[in-house]
Amino acid sequence: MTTFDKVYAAVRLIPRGSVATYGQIAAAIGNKRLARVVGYALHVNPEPGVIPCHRVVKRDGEVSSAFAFGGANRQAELLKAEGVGFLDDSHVDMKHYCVRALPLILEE
DNA sequence: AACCTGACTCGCC
DNA sequence: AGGCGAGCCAGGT
Repeated sequence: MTTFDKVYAAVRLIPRGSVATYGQIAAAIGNKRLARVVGYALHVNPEPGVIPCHRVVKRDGEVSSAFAFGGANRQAELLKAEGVGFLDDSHVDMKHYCVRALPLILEE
């Protein structure tokens, strides 16, 4: 199991209607410093329909401007469709919709 | 094969 | 309190 695979596994665990930060994904993998790698992993291999990349946001709750699977605006729409509240067009209401606890990926 | 960079985050000044 | 640098992994040049 590569680091990227762990990232994908963690992202898939994000409950519908909630979002997680790159840091939380990284923490779920075992190293919160991997936040950067998390973003890169999704960037290079965002398996369409399998990995809900749209549920991954920055620690502020702001969606990444580099979102490229349909536009950052598209990401906001998908989240809203799942019931995720927004503070504004690009900021998710973290204190209410950010996943509380993400399972730790123990795979290697 | 080594170096640079990239959807980030945290710590120190 | 805000800005800058370091750390992590993988892929491309």
